Amino acid sequence: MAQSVTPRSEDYSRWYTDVVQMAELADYAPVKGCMVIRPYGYALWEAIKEGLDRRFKATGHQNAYFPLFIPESFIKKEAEHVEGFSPELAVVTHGGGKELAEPLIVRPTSETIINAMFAKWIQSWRDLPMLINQWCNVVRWEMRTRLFLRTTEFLWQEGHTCHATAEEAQEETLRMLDVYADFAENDAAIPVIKGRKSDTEKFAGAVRSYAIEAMMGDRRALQAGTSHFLGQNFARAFGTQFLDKDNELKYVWQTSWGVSTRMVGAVVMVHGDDQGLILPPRLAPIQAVIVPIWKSDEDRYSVLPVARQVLAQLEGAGIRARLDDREEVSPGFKFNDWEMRGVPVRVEIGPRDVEKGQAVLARRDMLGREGKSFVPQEGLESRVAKLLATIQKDLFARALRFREENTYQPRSYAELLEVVERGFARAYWCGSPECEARVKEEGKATTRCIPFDQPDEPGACAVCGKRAEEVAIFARAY
RNA sequence: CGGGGCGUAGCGCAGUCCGGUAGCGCGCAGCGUUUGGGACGCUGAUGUCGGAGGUUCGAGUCCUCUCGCCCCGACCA
Repeated sequence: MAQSVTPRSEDYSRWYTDVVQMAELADYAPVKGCMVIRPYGYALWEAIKEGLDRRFKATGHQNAYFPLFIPESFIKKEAEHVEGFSPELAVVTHGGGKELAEPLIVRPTSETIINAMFAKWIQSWRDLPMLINQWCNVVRWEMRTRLFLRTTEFLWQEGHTCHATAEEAQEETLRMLDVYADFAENDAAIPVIKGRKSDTEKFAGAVRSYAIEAMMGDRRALQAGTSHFLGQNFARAFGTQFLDKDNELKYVWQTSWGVSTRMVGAVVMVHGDDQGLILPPRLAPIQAVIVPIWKSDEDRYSVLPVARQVLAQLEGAGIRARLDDREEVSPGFKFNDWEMRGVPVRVEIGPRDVEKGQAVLARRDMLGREGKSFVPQEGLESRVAKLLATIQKDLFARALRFREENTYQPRSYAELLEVVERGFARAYWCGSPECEARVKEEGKATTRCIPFDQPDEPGACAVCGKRAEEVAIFARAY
């Protein structure tokens, strides 16, 4: 940890890779495109998991687990689905030393195998809605990979639900998008734009896809979660039918929705700075770190007990705290070390503080003098708790301001192309794939979503000038 | 798959043109001094020089083949 990371202004993607590795979130695995999530990174993922899982349970979902292997024939049952995924499938052809009668696909997502089970379990309208989620790993053979953002194997959750009517399924699709947005904004402090995906950007096999889109520190877009209205596409392919109240056999209406370890990458890129990670307090594995400072042994004996006492105070208040009592590194080193790891609050306690019965609080999101305050040891835990809440709020506000400052409303095509190089473009779009393709070709930007939040008036498509009912977010994306 | 680059200590690199006993920085280990913003000194450990074959008295260096990785262009959470 002797060096610092590549500055963001110099090379953003190197900054990202540096931070991920130096903060010990993840490391490259021996297998190309794969990563090892290290304990600190996994703790962050666990916090994300807990935040989401709590919300899934609160909205009536249950966790289950479906197998890693999917018969090849299953994938092929839904035409659009196969086409979308076949280039990136990992296929198992041998097992137990013999060639398999039917190759097995390592799941890229589980719609097919889950539907095979749903078809068995669902008989009656009384079995609906079926609200299932699973936490698992999936594999997609990606060409260009990046830690957390795009890896060959990644962790995620995939929700799969069945409903009696299209309306209910549609409601569920939007409910889960709201759950994602709520998590992103309140726990991860990441402002997101909720919207519908264009046809070219939607999930292979879905009728409609929705997403939450966030702006990263380099002004590029990242899809942080998606929710799909699947209609009856998979139900028809797998014969997932139920006998309705009117005694008619009907296909179920379905949804699926997912958030992956990519969310970790989003947290890094939305909040981080040149010192390293900045973690939102709600997700931070360590919310406050105590750094004791001493010069002599004598100091040490007076400082350490106080530091331990403060640790107990913080833990007693439910704050995830840690005392860094390492003796082999200097306080300055520790400051930088914990800043790299993004710990929101640092508590410094030295001989002078012990004398005065105080401690120094330092905010990770405000470096230097500006972010420091001198507070009494008494009642420290409530001050830290309050400070954590403030930091949580401030991180969100800062990210929101950044996104707004870098969002443009271009009126001409030339302006759209220009603006897309430095941020999000909110532009009228006629909805034609041709216009979308042209922006992708000439501006390297795609439609991220058609936001729910729309202007009152129709306008002219920023690309072709024809009448456009809606605006879309155009941006360069991860 | 097309274009560019790189494989030498845990990491980052020099050495390769011009063959002659494998080096630097960081990290690591031991000891001592240090500690309010990345401490310092001394001592020490660590290498199939990506792999195979060849040329040569002698190859990290020259030749042939091979493997792997990274970066840039067509897909995706």
